[in-house]
Amino acid sequence: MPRSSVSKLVPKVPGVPGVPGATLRQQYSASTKRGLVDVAEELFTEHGYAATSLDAIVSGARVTKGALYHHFSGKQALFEAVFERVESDASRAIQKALKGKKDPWEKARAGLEAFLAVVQEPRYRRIVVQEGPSVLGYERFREQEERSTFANVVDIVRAVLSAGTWELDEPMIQTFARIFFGAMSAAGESVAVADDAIVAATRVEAAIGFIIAGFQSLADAGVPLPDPGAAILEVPTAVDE
Amino acid sequence: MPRSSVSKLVPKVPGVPGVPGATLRQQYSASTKRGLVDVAEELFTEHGYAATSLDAIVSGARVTKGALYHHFSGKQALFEAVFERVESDASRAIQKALKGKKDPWEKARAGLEAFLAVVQEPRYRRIVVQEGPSVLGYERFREQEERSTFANVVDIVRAVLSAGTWELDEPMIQTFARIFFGAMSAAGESVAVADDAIVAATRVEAAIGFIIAGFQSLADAGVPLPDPGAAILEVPTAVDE
DNA sequence: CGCGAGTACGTACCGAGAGTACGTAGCCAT
DNA sequence: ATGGCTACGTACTCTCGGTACGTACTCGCG
Repeated sequence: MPRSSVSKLVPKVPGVPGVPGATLRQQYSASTKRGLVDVAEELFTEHGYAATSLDAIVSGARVTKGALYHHFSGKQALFEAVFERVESDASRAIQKALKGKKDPWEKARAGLEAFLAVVQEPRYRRIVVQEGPSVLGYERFREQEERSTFANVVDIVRAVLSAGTWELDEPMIQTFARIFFGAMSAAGESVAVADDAIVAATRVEAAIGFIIAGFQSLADAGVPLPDPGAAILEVPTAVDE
Repeated sequence: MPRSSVSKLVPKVPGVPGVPGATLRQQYSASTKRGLVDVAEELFTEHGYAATSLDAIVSGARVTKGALYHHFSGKQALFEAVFERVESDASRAIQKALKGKKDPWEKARAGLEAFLAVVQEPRYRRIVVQEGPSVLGYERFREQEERSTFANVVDIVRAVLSAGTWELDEPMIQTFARIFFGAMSAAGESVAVADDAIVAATRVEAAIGFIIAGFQSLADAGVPLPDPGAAILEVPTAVDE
C-alpha cells in the first residue's frame, strides 16, 4: 500500500551550517541528529525522562521515529547522548575557569566557583544529578562522570594535595576527590533549593572555606595523615530488622 | 460471565502473626500489604524501578493487581512505601549506633560508621540513592530524606559544632550538615564500588578523619568562621555554549 | 444466629508508548 | 545515467500501567 511519503531532504531549519569537510547528505544527517538531541535535552530537562515520550521528541524535532531509531538505538541511547553533552559542556566550563590559574589554592577556589555554578543549571541538575544514575545505571553513570567533571575535581585535588607537605598515593587522591565531589554536589544542591540563593551561596562558601582552612591549618602544622586502622566497617548486617 | 474466583482469605503464609489489637480482616489486609512491599523491595532492588513490572510484583506476592491498587494508588506510591521503609530502617540503624554516646566526637564517629555501613546496603544504594531522586522527584526525595537519615546527620553536626568554640546559627548548621551528608554519601559510594572494600574503607576513614582533624585544629586554635563575601556565584550563563 | 453492608480483593479490559518491519526518496560514487 | 546505499517515513506490534467492575468474605448489628 504505497502511502504518500512527503519526505524531502531540504533543510528543516533555514540555515544549515555549511561544513565543507562533509557531503551534503552528511550535513543533513548530522543536523537532524543534533536537532533530536537538542529537543530531547529540552524535554528531558523540563519533564524528566519517563514523562517524555519519543513521539513528543520527534514531533518537536520535526522528524519521525524512523529518524530517531536510525541515529540512536533507543530512548536510553538518546538520553545518553544528551547526558554526554551536558557533562562535557560542564567539564569545559570548569576547565575554562581554571585557565591560567597556577597557584593550586587559586585553582581550587576557581574550580569550586565554577562547579557550584554548574550544579545550579537546571539541565545539569535534572539530567545528570537526578535522572542520570537511574536511567544510565550506576555503572555507566560513574564511567561518564569519571571522564568529565569528576576528572576536573581530581586534577584540582591532586594539585592542592601535592602542594602540601604530605605526599599521597594516587588512590588516596581519588578518595579525597570523591569526598570533595560529593561535598560540592551537596553544596550546590543546597544553594539550588534555597529560597535566597545569595545567602545560601554565602553560607556554602563559608562552610567549605572553613573546611579548606582546616586543611591548610594541618598542612602548616605538618600533621601527617591519620591511620585509624581498618576495622571501622564490619558489614551492615545490623540494619536488616 | 461468572468466573470462578478462587479467592480465599486463608493466610498465604503459614504463620500470620496474631496481632490482638486488630480484627482478622485487618490482619490479612496488613499482611498482603506488607507482602507487596516486601516483594517490591526485592524486585526494585534487583532490577530497578522501570524494569520491574507490576505483574511481576503481584505475581511474587501471590495476589493480583486489584489488591495492589486497593492498597496503593499506583506504582509510584508503592515505590514510595518501599522507599520510606528503607529510609526509616536506615535511620533506626544510625540512631541505634548513637545510643549511649555522649561525647559529640564519639557520636560523630559512631554515626559516620553506621552511615557508611548503610550506604553499602544494596537496597539503600538502589532504592534511595540511585532511583529515589528520579522516581520520587527531587522535592519528595528531599522531604523524605530530611526527616530520616539526614535528620540524624543534622543532629550529629549540631552536637559537634555547638561543642566547639564558635557559635553557629541554625541555617549554618544545616549547610554544614548538607555538605557532610554529601561527603559521606560519596565516601560510602567510594567504598561500595571498590574492588577491595576493606582498604577502601581505610582510605575513606583516613580522609574523613583528616577533615575532622582539621576542624578540631581550628576549634583548638579558636579560629572563627571565614566570611568571604557573597559574590562567588553570579549565575551560570557562561556554560551554555 | 441471620443479614445487610462494606472491605478486600480478583478479572477483564483500555490506552499510551517503546520498539520493529518494511517501504521509499534522494544523494553520491562510478 | 544509474545502481546502491543512506536517511529517513509509515504502519504495526506488544508490553505494561492503569481502570471499571464483579464478587467473596467478614464484621457489626439486631
